Amino acid sequence: MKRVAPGGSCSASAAGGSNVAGMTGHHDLRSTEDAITQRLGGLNIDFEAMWAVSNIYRASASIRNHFERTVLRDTGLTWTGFVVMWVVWIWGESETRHVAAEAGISKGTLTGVTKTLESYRYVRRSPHPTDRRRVMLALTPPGERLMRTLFPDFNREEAFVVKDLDGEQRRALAAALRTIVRHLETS
Amino acid sequence: MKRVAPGGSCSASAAGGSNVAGMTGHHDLRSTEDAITQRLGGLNIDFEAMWAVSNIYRASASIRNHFERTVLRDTGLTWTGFVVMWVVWIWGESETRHVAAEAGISKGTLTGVTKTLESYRYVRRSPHPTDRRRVMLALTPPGERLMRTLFPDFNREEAFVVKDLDGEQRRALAAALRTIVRHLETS
DNA sequence: CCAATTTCGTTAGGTTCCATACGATAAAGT
DNA sequence: ACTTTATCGTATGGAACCTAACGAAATTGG
Repeated sequence: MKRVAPGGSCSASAAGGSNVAGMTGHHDLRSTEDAITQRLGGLNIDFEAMWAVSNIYRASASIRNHFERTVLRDTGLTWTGFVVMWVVWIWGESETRHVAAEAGISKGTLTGVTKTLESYRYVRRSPHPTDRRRVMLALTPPGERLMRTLFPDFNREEAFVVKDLDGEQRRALAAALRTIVRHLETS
Repeated sequence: MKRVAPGGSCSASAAGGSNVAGMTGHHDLRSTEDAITQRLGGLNIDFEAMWAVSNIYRASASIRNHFERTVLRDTGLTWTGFVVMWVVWIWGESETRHVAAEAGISKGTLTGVTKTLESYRYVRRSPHPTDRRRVMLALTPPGERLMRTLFPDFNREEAFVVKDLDGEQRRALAAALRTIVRHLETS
């Protein structure tokens, strides 16, 4: 996403016509999956696995896109910037490698993202009390304030995303995904 | 992902220690979610929605990372490059805007990715038969050959990803995700 | 017809993100 | 002590990725 100075208005240009995730042009999910099934007819393919996995990725892209276009627009935060702040918010002051791992980004990436968030005065770096190689990350009061106001909006959008699923489906979805993550983490 | 010339060996350095998605350091999913629940105790939060949505993103990152480290390593393809080739493989020669939409990237990004894939001789550009503004994308014979050998490996890893889920869970997972994507696509 | 509008893909500019390669610090081995 | 060896976070270079602006081509409407 394009970056904007924190507090910047970013203003209009809302409905610009760009082709991004989720906007599958003239094809819907159904016809797409039909085309794939057709094309792969000859091969010995585990279709159930494919639909499950590919839809995780597709849903993820749609969701990230939705959030960038709703709650994150006009805040001056990118998705990753928000996730990093979220991690520091939840866990409190933390070592950078912990934050990188929780946020799902490399430590190199975190250096850059932190630099940006620091320039916005949302995050601050501190030396580790005993190990002088390490660096601690914490929210500044403005950063804290931002998360307190931003997160409820964020959660409202999360509820919107799963609006068409009932409680049982939501729990099953989360459980299935946890199983996958756990499996991949333990290689 | 770092790029390598097509056919380049990229060789070893396998188990390099970088902190990326899914490697949550010393915390597992359970304790992470517990910490979040604790921290958010006071607020009025839809936790079920949050677990469902956040785990989609987490699983997606883990999966992408897993594929980049297994089948895509040593192929010289990035995740996005593979997805673009996959789309062209499934649909056959296609207009760029269709490919961008199916791949979930902007048309501007596609221009760059196509340039890379073209330099590898995996993809070729052709003029549209009637509309001279448009450009068609197709796989070259080497590109076709690559997909034929690469995709079965890819599907094997997809099966690995959902190994711990039974057939019913896989179908339910895919169905729930389709519901979400459909909901977000129709705004 | 021919101007105005729309719709293409590409380009330009900037941020994010990764892998790799450091330089610095800490820990372990001798 | 004092070399190794491991582990920090950061710097670098390049691909991916977006938005916005653009030029060319197609479409529309007097």
